[in-house]
Amino acid sequence: MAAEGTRAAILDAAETVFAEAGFAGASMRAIAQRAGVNQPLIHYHFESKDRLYAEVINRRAGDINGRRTAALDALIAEAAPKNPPLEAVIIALLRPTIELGHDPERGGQHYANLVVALGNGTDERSIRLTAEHYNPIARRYIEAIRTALPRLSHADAVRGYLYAISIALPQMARTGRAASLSDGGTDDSDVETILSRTVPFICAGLRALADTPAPSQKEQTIQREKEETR
Amino acid sequence: MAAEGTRAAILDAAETVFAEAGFAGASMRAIAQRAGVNQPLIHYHFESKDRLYAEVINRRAGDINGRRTAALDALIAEAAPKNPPLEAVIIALLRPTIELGHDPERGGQHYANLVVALGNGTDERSIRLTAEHYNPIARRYIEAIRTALPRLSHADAVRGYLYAISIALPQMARTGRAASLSDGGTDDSDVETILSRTVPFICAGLRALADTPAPSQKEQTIQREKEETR
DNA sequence: GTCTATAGTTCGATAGAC
DNA sequence: GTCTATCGAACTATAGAC
Repeated sequence: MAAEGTRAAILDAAETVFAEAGFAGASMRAIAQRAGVNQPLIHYHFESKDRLYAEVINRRAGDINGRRTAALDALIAEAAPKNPPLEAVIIALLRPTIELGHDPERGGQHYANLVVALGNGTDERSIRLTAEHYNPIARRYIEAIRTALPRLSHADAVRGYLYAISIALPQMARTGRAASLSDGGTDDSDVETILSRTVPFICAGLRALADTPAPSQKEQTIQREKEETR
Repeated sequence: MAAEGTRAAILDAAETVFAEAGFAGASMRAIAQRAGVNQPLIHYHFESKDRLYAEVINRRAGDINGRRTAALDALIAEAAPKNPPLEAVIIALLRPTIELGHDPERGGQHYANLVVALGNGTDERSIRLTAEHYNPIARRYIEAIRTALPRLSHADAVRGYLYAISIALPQMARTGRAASLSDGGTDDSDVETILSRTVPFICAGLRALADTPAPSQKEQTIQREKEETR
């Protein structure tokens, strides 16, 4: 539960209900009931449904990004004066998110669904919150990927970053699809198993991008102009 | 618009509104207004909001899966008596979906958001519709991947399939994130560019999975038992 | 801080005329 | 098949007692 007060209890309940039903499908009544409080109390603490949602995102994003930043900083310090290897960068990127989704103590099991919906949503709220909470750390990791794999173009580093989180996040959102498609043979449910499969996949994919020529002349031109005006 | 009648007009409108607002956030009134009809007419044609949603999914899934099946059949016939190469299998898997998302004539631009939410949703409706419409074709492609790359375990083929669609689908859902993170330098908007980046990434990732030992002894055991009782 | 009561709106769905 | 009118339920948010 990790409820250290009414406010935290409401945030926990809201996270679960938002994850299960989406923003529009979640009702303040359902959140209040799950939190064990009355509905108007949520408005007292968080003002509106919109602000409550933003605060749910903010709490977890702050946690995850703190860990991501610390992991990358530690990696750079550890490898100095050389650069951290690609595998270590990808692990530092993914581990905090995957661990949050699999640690019952921290109660973030439901955040996965939220953040997947957030990252893929085309509504104004999703795009704004994603950019606000995840773009700064994304830029740092895109640079780290490029430092570890200098042959990669900037455009491909952006793609690779997006591919990496596209692979990792849905695995936190437990849909049971892997178990369904493998008739129960595969249902990756521990952090190390997930990392042991996703990290080699992603790193090999990134190296393949670096080895495969850029797709269009137009992008190469844009790419070159960006680099020249740096 | 591709509206060949009221029914199709309602389906088109519903697809857009569901994609923009989610199931719960979409109102029958908003769908009716976009379709240019009155709200009760939707109930006349589709009975309930639930059935309308299912029909929206069914229409596009039928289209995509027909193309995926035809592409795989053609590939197998073309390569016979040998097996189709891995790259060709992945292209056959991804092209129908990506083309649907980028062909204005077919009006499927909004289906991407829907199907991403569907595949990652943990609510009962999402899981049921995903399994119903996409598991059969998924099993065929998982087998095709394994035929093209026999060193791959069945569990890793399932993972690889899920990774592949996890990478490809979000690119149809135009969130503008790639453009945002690359300051406008990258905004993959044509089918060939997307395929030229995702296919090498995915195929290299799959080959890396095949070359990297299975993660846990437990899974290897489960895996072996499954194969023996085949 | 937490509660009861409720205002004001919007929803899915139906009845019934044409 | 398509419309107008409307029911009953559920929603967000606020007022105000304690």
